[in-house]
Amino acid sequence: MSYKYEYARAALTVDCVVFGLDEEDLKILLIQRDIEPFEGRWALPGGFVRLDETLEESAKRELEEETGIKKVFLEQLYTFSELERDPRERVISVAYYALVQLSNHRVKAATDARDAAWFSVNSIPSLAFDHEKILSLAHERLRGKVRYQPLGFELLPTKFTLRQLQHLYEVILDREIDKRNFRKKIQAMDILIELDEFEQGVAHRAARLYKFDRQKYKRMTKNGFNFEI
Amino acid sequence: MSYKYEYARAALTVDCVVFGLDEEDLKILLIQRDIEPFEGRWALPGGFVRLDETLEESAKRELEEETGIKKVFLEQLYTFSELERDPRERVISVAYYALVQLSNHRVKAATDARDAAWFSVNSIPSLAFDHEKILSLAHERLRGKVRYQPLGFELLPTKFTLRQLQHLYEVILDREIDKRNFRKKIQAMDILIELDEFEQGVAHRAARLYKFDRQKYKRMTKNGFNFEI
DNA sequence: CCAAAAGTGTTTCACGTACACCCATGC
DNA sequence: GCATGGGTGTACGTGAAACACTTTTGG
Repeated sequence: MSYKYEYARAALTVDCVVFGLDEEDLKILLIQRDIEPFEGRWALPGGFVRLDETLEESAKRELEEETGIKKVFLEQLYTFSELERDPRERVISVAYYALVQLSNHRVKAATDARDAAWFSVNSIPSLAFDHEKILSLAHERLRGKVRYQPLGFELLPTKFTLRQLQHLYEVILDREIDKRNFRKKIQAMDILIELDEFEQGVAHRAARLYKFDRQKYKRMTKNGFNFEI
Repeated sequence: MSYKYEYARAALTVDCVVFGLDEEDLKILLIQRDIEPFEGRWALPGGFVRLDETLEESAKRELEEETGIKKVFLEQLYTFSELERDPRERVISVAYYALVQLSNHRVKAATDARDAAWFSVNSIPSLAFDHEKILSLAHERLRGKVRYQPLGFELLPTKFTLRQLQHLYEVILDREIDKRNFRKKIQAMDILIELDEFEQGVAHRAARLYKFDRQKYKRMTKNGFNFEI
């Protein structure tokens, strides 16, 4: 079976830059390609778009097929269209970036992939296609956006300490933040729910746990509130 | 002649949201379609992407073909992929937004268009396809970005008065700005070149003209300067 | 009792904001 | 000389930034 068109058409793919955070640093998820081109090379998870799905659906499907990840924060990044970005033929790729709670995602390799693994954004191997360019745009977007939108919470467990939150911003923005000023600022925003729970099993005073109050944030946004770190 | 593929492929288009500014308000450029579907309806300029051009090249070409506009600030906005957005078949569209100096652009209609005209963003007619959605995202993006990047200058003549610049922000951000504070802020940024020229033919004291110092802005940006209105 | 991180207050300074008046020009 | 917008200075308050110590807990 084949499909005929009057004019030549580019192939269309999606690629996903998946960010996760652990105690040390910001990580991204790569798969090792099991097919040509770039067989054996690390690459962003992604694949061809089907005609019966939107781009976002396609990105979610590929992510689940190749890495087992479901239900994540996903947002469109940019569409890449350089003529020679794929050696096979003209391929245009719509990139997405995703934010996941790394601890929930022991990754498993699957379709078209030998392996899947988390890499620190500071030590990325050589990637297939123009994926390094895509990754660096995604990283830039994350850095820019995390200051003005509450994206950070997507990278943390539902319940987190203020230290974890601060650490998140320090890692993503790559600068130190004054502890007291950070706490004052975030608490003044009044978008966190203070829980009566504390972290467990630490060799020092246990820190209080908080939750992000998404409902309240939405209400406040409607009334002109602007999140900013 | 025809082209065959193993899998079905979506058609790919670009659409352009072109912004211009005049004394009254923010305007966008629309064309009246001369072919089906939506014949006679107003729509964003745009068209099918060819295999030998990038998306940006495609957007520039369509813009020139349909409206005569060349050399503009152009930036990718978003890629739209709803299944039913085009009644003919599956069409995915990459939207761009452009900023032009309206006074330089007496528009002319051309290819595939009966007519081309500027409309105030506050009174847009019913549009073809999902173009209203695209337009409203573009408008939102412009509002958001104009505060953090020196996009506004793209909408003004090379030489402009501080009043024109202030008016630009008032129109785009849809709020009044205090004259003295605005002038202090913009002059403190030190990114304008004060000219020894003044506006002509006004029935009151003539205002000094300024130019945006793009070179200096780039240098300052490298050193950590952040534009913000 | 020691180590390690939690948690808290105050001062300082810069900047945003609000506000009123004089100046230059064309008609 | 009057109408119109150009152009400037200052006082006040808020919020960012810098900084040090006490508290709690586990080992």
